[in-house]
Amino acid sequence: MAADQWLTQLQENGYRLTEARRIVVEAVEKSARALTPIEVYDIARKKYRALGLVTVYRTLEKLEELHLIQRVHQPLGCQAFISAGEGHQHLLLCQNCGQVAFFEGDDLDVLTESIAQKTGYQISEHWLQLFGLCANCRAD
Amino acid sequence: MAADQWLTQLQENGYRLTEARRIVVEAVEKSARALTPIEVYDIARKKYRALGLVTVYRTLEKLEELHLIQRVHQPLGCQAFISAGEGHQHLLLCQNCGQVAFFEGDDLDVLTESIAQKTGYQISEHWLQLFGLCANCRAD
DNA sequence: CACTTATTGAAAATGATTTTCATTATCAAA
DNA sequence: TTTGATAATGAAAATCATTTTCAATAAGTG
Repeated sequence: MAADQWLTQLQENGYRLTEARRIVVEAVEKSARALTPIEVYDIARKKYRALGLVTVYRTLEKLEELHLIQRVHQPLGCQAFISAGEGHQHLLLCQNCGQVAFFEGDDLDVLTESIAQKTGYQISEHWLQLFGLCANCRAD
Repeated sequence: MAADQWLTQLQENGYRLTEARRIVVEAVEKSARALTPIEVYDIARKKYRALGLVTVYRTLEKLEELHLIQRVHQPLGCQAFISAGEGHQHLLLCQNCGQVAFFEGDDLDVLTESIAQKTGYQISEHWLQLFGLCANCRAD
């Protein structure tokens, strides 16, 4: 999904289109790795000097609310965000450069069914995330 | 693994055994759900009034370093800790009461192999976590 | 173009965590 | 045992991320 569509989404949900939002959206949507609010701020401010960090926080909040971005949980912290991708997707993170690959096709039904049996839980959701090295970092 | 063994682990790694550590270890080890530092503090202080919150933070830090506890990532926050369990385990969290069940037997090799092929990544680790309702909460 | 009100950035407030530091307690060695 | 070096403690201060407040500004409707 392209930056324009994120802006349209914002607009269709009653939010105004502002320069600050355009720049923040662009920075996050373009990034191949998860960005923290400060990182978004630093990147975005190169194109829009007057941008405030608070506005970054507020824009990320709205993008998350509209399911356009998601928070990424990592061993070193959980402040970064990346595009939510489309449909039911999971993340594969490069431990060296942070590059994120999306994947679907996780068929965990057999596993969850068996765990449900053993534990007595009714399972309704799962989080799956893979870590490794991307092709580039692997080569080094 | 029992509280005593955690204390032994601390000792064997050069840490002194103190009343504060005993109480914190007991609180965390006994808990069926993940506890935040403040929650540990509140529980532990019932048995040891003089305990400081800073000591809770410092003790949790050491327990994590020794792989006796692990941080639990949840939609609402990632500050809570629970026993690390034994060997390669994953968590199943009750979305109502927070009760945690451990499970192993996740055979993701087929999946990771296929993802590795598609993405070019070399996959070395995975996070898997299930959410649902425990038997008790399910009944309500 | 005018007007309503959502949005903005700065500053202050909050909440979680870490650091500093003087005091106290653990534990190894005498 | 008692002693002594020093690790551990709690309180207060410092730091860091995030949220709230508020007056000024800008978006978009009429």
